[in-house]
Formats: sequence, C-alpha cells, structure tokens
Amino acid sequence: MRGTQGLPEPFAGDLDMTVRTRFAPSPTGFLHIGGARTALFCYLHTRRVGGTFILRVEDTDRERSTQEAVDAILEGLHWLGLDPDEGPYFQSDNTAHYLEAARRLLEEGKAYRCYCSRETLDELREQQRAQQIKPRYDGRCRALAAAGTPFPDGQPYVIRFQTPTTGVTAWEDQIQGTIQFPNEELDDLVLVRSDGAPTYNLAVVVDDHNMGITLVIRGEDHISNTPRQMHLFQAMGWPVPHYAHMPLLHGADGSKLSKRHGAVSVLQYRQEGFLPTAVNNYLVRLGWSHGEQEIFTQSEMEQWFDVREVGRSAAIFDLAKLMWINGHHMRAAHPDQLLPDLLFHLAQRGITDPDPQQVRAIIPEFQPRAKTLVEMAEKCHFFFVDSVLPYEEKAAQKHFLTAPVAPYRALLESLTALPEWEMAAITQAFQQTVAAHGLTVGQLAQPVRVALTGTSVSPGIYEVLYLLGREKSLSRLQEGARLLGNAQEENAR
RNA sequence: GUCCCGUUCGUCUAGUGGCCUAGGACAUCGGCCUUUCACGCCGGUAACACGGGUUCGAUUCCCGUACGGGACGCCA
Repeated sequence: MRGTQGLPEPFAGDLDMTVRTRFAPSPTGFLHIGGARTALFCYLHTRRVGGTFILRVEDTDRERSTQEAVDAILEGLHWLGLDPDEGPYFQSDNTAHYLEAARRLLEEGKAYRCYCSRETLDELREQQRAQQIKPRYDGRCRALAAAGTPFPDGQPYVIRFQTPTTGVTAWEDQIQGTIQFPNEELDDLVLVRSDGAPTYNLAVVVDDHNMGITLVIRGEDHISNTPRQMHLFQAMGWPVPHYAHMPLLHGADGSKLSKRHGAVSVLQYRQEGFLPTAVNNYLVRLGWSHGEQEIFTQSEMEQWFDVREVGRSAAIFDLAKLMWINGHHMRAAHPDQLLPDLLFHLAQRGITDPDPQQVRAIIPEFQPRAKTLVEMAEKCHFFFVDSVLPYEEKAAQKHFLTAPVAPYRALLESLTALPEWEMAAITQAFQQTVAAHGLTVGQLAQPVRVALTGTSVSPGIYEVLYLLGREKSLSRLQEGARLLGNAQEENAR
C-alpha cells in the first residue's frame, strides 16, 4: 500500500509558475460520482495549463482506511482516464513530517498542550449548544499555558494550534469569489491527537506545502477548514496556495449525495454500460459550460476547462441526461472501440464466445439504438442464441400470427434460392416478393422480424437478414413457417 | 442555534445594466421521416425566490426576508 515515490523538493515559491493540484481522497470507501467530479476538475484544470495533477491518499485515520478502498479509488480514477502525474502519495508515510511541524509550532509558542478530556469537551459543547452559540473549544488550556502553568505529569494531552482571536481571514476563492471569516469564529484546532497521531488539518497543510501544491481544488464542504489551514501556513512561514471550492453534487432531493441517491462507486457506471468519456462529459457540465456546447470530447475538455469558470451553485445529479450524453458518445464512437466492452457485456448475459467478427459487424446497427453498452448487449442478444423461441407474446399476436402466409413462404423460397447472401440480393428478393403479392414492405417485414428476432423491434430487416447470416436466417424463417402453418390449421378447424 | 455559501424553465445551464417580449440542452408533449425501434428533423409547454433600494432603465449592483446547502470532531 505504501507509495514508493519520495516527496518532491519543497515548493520554491512562485504560485503562478507551474500549477500543481492534488486530489486527496480518504480511503474509507469507494470513489463515488461526486469525488470523481472533484478529481476530474483537478485533472482537467492542470491539462489546460500544462500543470501537474497529484494524487494523495489521506489515510491519517488508520481506523477507517482500508486497502480495498485505496484499490477501488485507483481503479475508478484509471477507468475515467484520470491517472495522476504524481503519486499516489500516502499520508501515513509522512507522519514524521507532520509531527516535526507540530513540534516546531509548539517550540515557537504557536501551539500548546491541551489536557482537556473528551468528557470535558463534550460537556462544553453541550453547554454551548444549549446557549445557542457555535460549539467550539474555549481555549482554557491556552490560558493555562499562557500563564505558565506547569504541565501535569503523565496526563494525556493533545497539541492545539493557537488560532488568532482577532482580525479577519479572507481569500479570493477561484470559484466562490471573496470569502472571509472573522477569526473570532474559529477555535484552536487539534494538531496532534492524544495518541500522538497527526490530524487532517495539520497533515493537509504540511503536505500541500511539501508537495508544492499551488492550487487546492476541493468540495465546498471544506470552506470552513480553509481559514484554519491558512493560519497554519502562515504560522509555518509558508506561502498559502490558491483555493477553488467546488459546489457540491446533490441527489434528486437536493441534499448532499449519499448512497440512497445512487452515490455508488464510479465503477458501477462501467458495470452499467457507460463510457468513461461520457461520464466525464456529463460531470464537467455540472457547474461548467462552454458556450452552448453540450457534447465534448476528452481533448476538448482538456483544452477548454478552466476552474475559474465554474459556477457557484450546487447541481443535482440527473441520470436521464447522463444517458443522453452516453448515447451520443456511443454513436460517435468507432465500432472497434466499442467491441471489447460489448463483448464483456454479452458475456455478462451468458454469450461467452460469439464470433468477434460478427459482433464487430453488427455494432453500427445498434449504435443509434442503444444508450448504454448494457442496452446494446440486450438488443443484439438475439443474434447469438440458437433459437428465438418462444416469441415475445405481444409481438407474436400482433405481427406474426396474422401474417400473410403465402408471401411469407414465397420469401423463404426466394431467399433460400439466393446464390450469394448479400445485402443487394436480399433486398431485391424481399422487394420482389412484396410487389408480387401487392403488399407493403411493412406487412411482410414485421412477421419476418418476429421470426428472426422473437420481437417486433430490431434494426432494418434487410440488415438483420444479412448480418444474421444465411444459415440462422433461413432456419429461423423455416421455424416460423412451421408455426404459421400450425396456426393456420387450427384456425381452419 | 452560530458561522459560511448559494437561489434563472422539472433538471443542467447562457446571461455580468439596455441586444431579454430571457437563449441552449436533457426530460416532457405534438408532428415529420419510416419496414419496427431508435437516430435525425420541425414545433409546443415551461424559469429570473420575495420585498425594498441604486439607476432614465435591473435577471444583472446593494440591503433585507424566505428557502436550500455546507461547516461546527482527538473524521477527512
């Protein structure tokens, strides 16, 4: 699980020289669609400016971090084409750096030891809530430390940062505009836990500095952490990065995306037959636009996306639009590109060894007819089975049982007699049969379609005949002829 | 409760004081194309949260209200 790469040289100084962003997930679960969007924005923004996209796994919570989650995040990012330029780095490898920073702060009198117990703190918070004021640490140990009270021996303690109590902390957010917090709203955050482990806010600041991060792109749920982190940068004497806080992605009911809204792993979208570029395309349009363009290729996104153009309000995840965009990318894709995925999804339905040549050949017929690869596999399933019997009930009733028998048989004969199984010949045979019996194409096409596919829906009937091949076409038509004959006898009785 | 952020058609968005009787897209409804289904094409319904300012003029600027979201951990 350890990253093998060492940390880069400390960031030199000029924030605008080279953009370095990081995506910093905590491995406590899979990569869901909201996290994927954050990663995408980071990735895209660095592409345009030729910057560096870094992946940093924030596993300072050893209790909840798992290797499975790390793997799932890596695989999800890879599927979307969002592989990092650097990393993954693991915060658990950098503990010494964090503790060193905390030690320095302590030495310089910018941090202090706090001996308050969790019970004391809980009580305090409860009181504050009762008084309807913002729950926060009241700094009692800070006062003690300032008064020079000696440390009690053998008592567990945490290290807290000494937050400025006056003034205002403000920054120009690349997305949100100016944001400011009166420092009196902030409390003294814990830097090091009583078990000696560093906390998130410390680790983030030390790493962002050591990794030379110039621009922090993250969800707006981190806005309230920003002033604290800025104070830490300043206390350490480090330059503060730029920030861009993205509006959150919400579920259909308008609240933060969660499992009940389908905030499933991005890999679930692969399973459901979506194309990674389509997912990216959908996600990039949530909060960002480029004129009136809806459809983007991966490279267009990479050329045009600018985090400063991202809107400020939260968006709701809309599956219908994702489907439409995916359908578009399905149609635009080269059939060769779709082939491996379609083979996979056919296998999922039990079609384990179709002729890849044939699968490749039918793809163009289904590109305009399927919005996902799963749908494509469903719709072309009939090509690969031994028999389409029994016919779909409604299709049989409406289009097959009422078929004109003589023309149907004539077509079967005429197709059987074809010297070559070619589109032109098939088309001609079909049209001649129809004309000879004074029918419309549809009157014969529908029963034939049912016989060939078992349903009333398919690509054009000539194409189906041709692509299905002589052998399967004729045997299915014969099967149909037999059924038609039986049905007719019964009617005669 | 406190602090922070947000608010244009059902949804995603365009719009930065007059070009807006608010544009596009998805969804939806109707039509065309047609051998079915899609695709495609044409058309319809549908929005500036509310109230005050500022201004000759506000969707655009300011204030307030309402509503929504986020944060308030020895989680990240």
